[in-house]
Amino acid sequence: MTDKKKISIAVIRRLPRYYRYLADLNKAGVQRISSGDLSKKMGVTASQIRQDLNCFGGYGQQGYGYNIKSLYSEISGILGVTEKFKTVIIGAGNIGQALAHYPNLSARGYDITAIFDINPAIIGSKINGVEVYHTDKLETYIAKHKTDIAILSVPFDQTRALAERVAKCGVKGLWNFSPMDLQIDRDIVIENVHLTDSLMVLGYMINHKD
Amino acid sequence: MTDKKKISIAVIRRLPRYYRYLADLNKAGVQRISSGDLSKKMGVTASQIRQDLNCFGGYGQQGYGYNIKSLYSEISGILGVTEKFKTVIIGAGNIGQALAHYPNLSARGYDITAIFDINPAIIGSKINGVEVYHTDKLETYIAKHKTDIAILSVPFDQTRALAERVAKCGVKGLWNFSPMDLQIDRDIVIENVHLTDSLMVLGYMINHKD
DNA sequence: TAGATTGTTAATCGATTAACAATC
DNA sequence: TAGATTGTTAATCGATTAACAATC
Repeated sequence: MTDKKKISIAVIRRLPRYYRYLADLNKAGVQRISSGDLSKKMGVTASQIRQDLNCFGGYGQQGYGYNIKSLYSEISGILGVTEKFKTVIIGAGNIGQALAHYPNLSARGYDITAIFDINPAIIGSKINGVEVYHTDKLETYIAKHKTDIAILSVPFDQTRALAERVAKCGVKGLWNFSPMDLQIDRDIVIENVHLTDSLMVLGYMINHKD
Repeated sequence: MTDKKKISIAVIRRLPRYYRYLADLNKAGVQRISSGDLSKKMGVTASQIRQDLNCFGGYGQQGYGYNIKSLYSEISGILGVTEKFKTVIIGAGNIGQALAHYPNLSARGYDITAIFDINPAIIGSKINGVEVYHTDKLETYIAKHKTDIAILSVPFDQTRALAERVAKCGVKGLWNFSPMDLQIDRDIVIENVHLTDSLMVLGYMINHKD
């Protein structure tokens, strides 16, 4: 919670990657690794790894390297993977339903507690064991069940209004899959995901592969 | 195809965002916009917009700004949205199925022509009108039907082997949703997508919101 | 023409890499 | 202890922003 120096977003965005590589190494039974060896595995410089990790603390040991199990648990803590985040999904279309079934969310501590949609055909049913409510019930539900994160996957037109409703309820974070960008807001942390952006970058690179 | 100066990846990754904002403005019937006005909408600097666009050409006009329709079509061309990419999905699990139903892919020129999986329960069936083949048939299929892009959404263990098979077939790009990073390869362009990375960044920001 | 706004060069800022003394 | 490898400072590199002459 208390950050002395501001840690750059570039560093933060690299943390999950360290987290994954350390998880894999740990699962493979490896006990320790040097920044040099990890840098080869990950395709980055050893300098960057040491700089990045030292934003958070001196987790290494000279002449030894990093203990994988303990570094992994440090990074898990920094990323909040050790906590539970109560999460709801708004919009049970294509993407919303896929996320409702995505096992990695609960594995990382993101528990889907409710799903909201306006389609009468699915309201009252369950998706992967989670009840689907009418979107009208959003405020009532969140007032009753403290919610940390809302996953928003609704059409363009509905995005802004729903984002505002969610922010007003005191939800802390918004994971936005809707096709409209949401600008950063003081009340709620927003992470926009645009799958097609990534695909279009791939298309560009295919066409411009030197 | 011919790039005089190397255009940085940071610029490329911003292009789809320009593309989306211009599509919205165009749909709203706006005819022209200055870098200053667009910068306010997008939450970036006008300088950056002008620098970015000038990597590709002088699309603006002094005293006037940018014509939205023509800038939109220029960026569409740069990103390759005007072309067709023959695309297959490998792994019809949760994510693979969602992508098979995702309307934005074909809307951007990415036509899903086949789906591959190893689950006998779905082989021979159709998902969103596209036939599901056994993954064994991958090489045969691609030899017969020239394929530009493979979307990979398979478990960790199968990722590397399938990526290599795909590269060997002459597929040009790999959109990788599998939980294993694929290192950049000379033969094939790779774009790794890690949804949970983005979610973990959101979790971090919630916990460290100054 | 006068005003507006670009294209582009120069200045600044921040992030990455290199280097090495500290230390396990 | 000697060797290895970190933590951290300094140097480099690249990306962003500012400024302004060119020009529509």
